[in-house]
Amino acid sequence: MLAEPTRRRILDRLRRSESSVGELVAALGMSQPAVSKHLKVLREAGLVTCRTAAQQRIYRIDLRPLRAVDDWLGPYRRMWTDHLDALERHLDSQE
Amino acid sequence: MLAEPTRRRILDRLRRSESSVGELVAALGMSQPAVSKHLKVLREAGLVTCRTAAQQRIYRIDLRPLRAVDDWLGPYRRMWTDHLDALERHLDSQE
DNA sequence: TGGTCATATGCCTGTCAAGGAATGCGAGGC
DNA sequence: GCCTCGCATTCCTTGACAGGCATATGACCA
Repeated sequence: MLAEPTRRRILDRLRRSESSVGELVAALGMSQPAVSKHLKVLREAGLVTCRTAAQQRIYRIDLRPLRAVDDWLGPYRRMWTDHLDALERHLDSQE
Repeated sequence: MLAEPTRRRILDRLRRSESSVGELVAALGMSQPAVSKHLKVLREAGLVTCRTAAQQRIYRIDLRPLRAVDDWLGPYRRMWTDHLDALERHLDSQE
């Protein structure tokens, strides 16, 4: 999901402000179908929501699924805040 | 990278303790070549280091690359800690 | 209702990655 | 020196996915 650079770019842009599909197409310099497909993936992953405004679809980011990523990262973050310095010293010493 | 469930399982296991390839094979119930290939990917990504102990290769996690993930997540985390409640209220209201 | 605009979907192709089977390779034990 | 063990690498097949083009859908306007 976040492995796709294009999708991260979409999220980074939607993080600043919601956008229509056309705006994203212009910003990404990609074909419109490609953008729509990425948006579909993001939609099904729950990372974005969309509302219909006239003929446009306005996409907006939904942060909640990212908390799962943050939760997964939690134990690791604890490790490096606790022991990173010691680990670095260890790794440097064995190079 | 982290999109692969198998690799996340490997990391989750190495987070608790370093392991040899054989231990990982047994823990994951996968073929040995498959595990070695995933370890190669993780090695080239800098997420694990390995040392040679007798005939075994002992793999150990390296947390430093995960800080990049954490950094990428930073702006989003700020958003939800600041505004998640408001966003949830907004989304609920428009369902 | 016919036409147009904004978006979604289907079809096609190229690319890439995962997994298994077989094999190569270095370290130890006899 | 040979054989075995632990792991890495190669080859192969299969499946997933990105991107483009063409086309469908759906909302609005004349």
